[in-house]
Amino acid sequence: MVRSRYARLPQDQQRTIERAALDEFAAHGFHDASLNRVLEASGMSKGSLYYHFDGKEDLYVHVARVELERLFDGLGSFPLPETGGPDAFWAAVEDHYLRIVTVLAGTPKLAALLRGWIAASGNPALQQAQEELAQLIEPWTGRALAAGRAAGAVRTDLPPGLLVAVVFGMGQAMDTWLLAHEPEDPERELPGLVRALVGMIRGALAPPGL
Amino acid sequence: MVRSRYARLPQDQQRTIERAALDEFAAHGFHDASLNRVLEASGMSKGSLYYHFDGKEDLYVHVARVELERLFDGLGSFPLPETGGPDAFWAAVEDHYLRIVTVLAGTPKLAALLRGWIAASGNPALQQAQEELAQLIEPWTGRALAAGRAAGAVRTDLPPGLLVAVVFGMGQAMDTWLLAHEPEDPERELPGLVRALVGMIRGALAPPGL
DNA sequence: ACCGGTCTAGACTGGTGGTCCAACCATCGG
DNA sequence: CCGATGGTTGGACCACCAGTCTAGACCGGT
Repeated sequence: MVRSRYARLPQDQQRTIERAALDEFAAHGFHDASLNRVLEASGMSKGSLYYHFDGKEDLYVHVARVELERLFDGLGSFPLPETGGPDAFWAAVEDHYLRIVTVLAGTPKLAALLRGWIAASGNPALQQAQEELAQLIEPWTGRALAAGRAAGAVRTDLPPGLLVAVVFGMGQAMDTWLLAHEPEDPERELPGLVRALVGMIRGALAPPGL
Repeated sequence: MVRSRYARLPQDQQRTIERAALDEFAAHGFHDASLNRVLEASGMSKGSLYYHFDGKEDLYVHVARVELERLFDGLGSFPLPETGGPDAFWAAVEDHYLRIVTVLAGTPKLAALLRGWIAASGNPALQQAQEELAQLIEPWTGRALAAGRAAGAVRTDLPPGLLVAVVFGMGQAMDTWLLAHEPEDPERELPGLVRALVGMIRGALAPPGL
């Protein structure tokens, strides 16, 4: 992580390299992405890249961070009601989920990057990168979980980390499945699907015995 | 797939290469595994390897298949009651899950291989391999799902493929989480954890409105 | 004895991520 | 105005990768 150096680069050069890296990572995933192709596409030299970044992993984390921040800036906030009971809470979750899915459907490159990120979990070489990115959204997940518990919508008998991990696993599976079975008429079918998916998450997170 | 040639190899040579490949794949995952290291460890030459296998992917699938068959042979069958209602069904699932987790805890290399396999899902280069391996356990998942539905324990409003995918996603997340938070006293804590995890799966798969 | 198919060894190819260092150039002290 | 300094760049170079290719060892059948 050589941010201080990188920040000194002219902004247009930053954007050039970020765009090239995003294209490459989105098209080929982390492992099959080629730094040489990124260099060719961006006009940067190898020496410069390794002067500004620690390596492939660092570049990947940087691009993912920038794009994630851009995404969340564009989406605004995700208020979750702590009162009104579980139904109100899950309705809000459904709302946000649908909003995110819709935006991602319109920015396929970011979607591919995120998919690649999630798919790479478990790769020991990327573990540190995973953790760094996870910390980016940790505050949000933490707040969502707390709100859900305050609303009586989320079980309190299991550690939060486990719940977050399971929900991410479900989300990844649903995302992959959605991608493999692209509906013919997304605008009509998507809300129903999202409702079903959130329903499954609700079932998994609901306090037992309810 | 050059099985006929491979089958003609002396069994001890088969075991040698399989053991070396298992070690390598378990230690480094598919992508970071090195065929050269496998060759060095097994004493096989590159020409031989490429005579008997189509390539890295083929070797991986072969090893995974052999190990999976060994695992299921050792575990016997997984009977699931179709009568007795949801409670009986989920109790049986919990039983089987605990049995598998226990066995996997004792065979870390196989566990690592499976983890790598699951983590690699979504990698286009491995898609064919994924499908081949998925077909190996497809009959079992299909039977389990049908039994669950017959017992009234599993929702029928969503396509089976989606349910299987989501359960696999949850399983993977739980497995990863378990690995990262290894309990001090597995024998005592594991049953409770498995109960909670199966409970979450049950919540996700339960027919809505129940 | 020789011939044809089966199998093996390992050099070789084109690619990868990462390292290294000479040279460039902007800034600053004198 | 000049020279020194140190951040920055280009690109040759390295070790290693998966996969290809060919020369020849081996062996059973004729």
